[in-house]
Amino acid sequence: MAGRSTSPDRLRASMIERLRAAGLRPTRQRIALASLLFGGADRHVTAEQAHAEAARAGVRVSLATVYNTLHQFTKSGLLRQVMVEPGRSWFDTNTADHHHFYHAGSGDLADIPGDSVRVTGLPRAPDGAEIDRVDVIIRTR
Amino acid sequence: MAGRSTSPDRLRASMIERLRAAGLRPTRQRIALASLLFGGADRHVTAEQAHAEAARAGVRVSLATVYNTLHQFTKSGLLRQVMVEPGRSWFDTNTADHHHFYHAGSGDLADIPGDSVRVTGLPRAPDGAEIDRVDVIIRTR
DNA sequence: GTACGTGCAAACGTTTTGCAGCGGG
DNA sequence: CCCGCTGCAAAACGTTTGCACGTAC
Repeated sequence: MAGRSTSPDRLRASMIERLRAAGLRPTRQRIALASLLFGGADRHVTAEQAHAEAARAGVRVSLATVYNTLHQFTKSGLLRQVMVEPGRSWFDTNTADHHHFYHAGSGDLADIPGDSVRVTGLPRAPDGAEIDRVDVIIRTR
Repeated sequence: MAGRSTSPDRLRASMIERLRAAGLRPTRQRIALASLLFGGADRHVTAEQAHAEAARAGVRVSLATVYNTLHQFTKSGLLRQVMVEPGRSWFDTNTADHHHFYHAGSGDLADIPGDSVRVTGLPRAPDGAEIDRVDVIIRTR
């Protein structure tokens, strides 16, 4: 799936460009993680998953670096962090305005297809704070 | 604030009753935590906060027991767990259908007043799962 | 009496940090 | 060539667990 539409070289080059555009040095580890995350369709990963996947792909990255990188990507707007369970963070490559399903039994996280969900009647934020973003989590069982 | 409208004895008695109704033995620790949580207006607490508050009130409870108790209260429907930040859970005494403001800077969690917020266009849950609840978090900065 | 609850300490898994040194410019 | 930034090991964080003792009923 990931990167099937382009050659490995083209993928790599586009990842380097994307990292540069985000103000991040294109290091070996970042390029590897970016390729893994942004090479194909949108996806949700935990740090642990990304780490395992990188290892499986033959890339040597420490777990701490995975965390650092995921947070840097988040700060740069390449990823979005989603909190649904205590003690574990998900990172979502879809940074557009959208919402999530969370299935408690399996621990699966899924995007809500389309932009059908609408949130209306939002009150003004308290004491001069401004609204950063609105998260909607639909929990299923 | 908490329990000002009733005498300490009446508060204690009503908490014992409430615990019994939830199928929980009214132990010293549970009564203390229930009084603290349900004695006044609705509130949000972390385990650490509840532990500190109990200690301040002169009640000896271990942190592990606070965790156990908060989870028991949650399972019994007396509390609701809210996930907004990685690595820390909030417990909300308001178990009615409502939503939250989260101020990233201060780490404060607040109820959205009234039932103004409306979520429409919810899709059907995937593969036969049924919707358990919908959480809306408005993140401010 | 006894089944259930509690408290402690140690373990758990996730996340953050201090600092040596690499590699992008 | 060199300084900022990176990456890792190690530690810290919130939370959970196993088990001896206490307590409600």
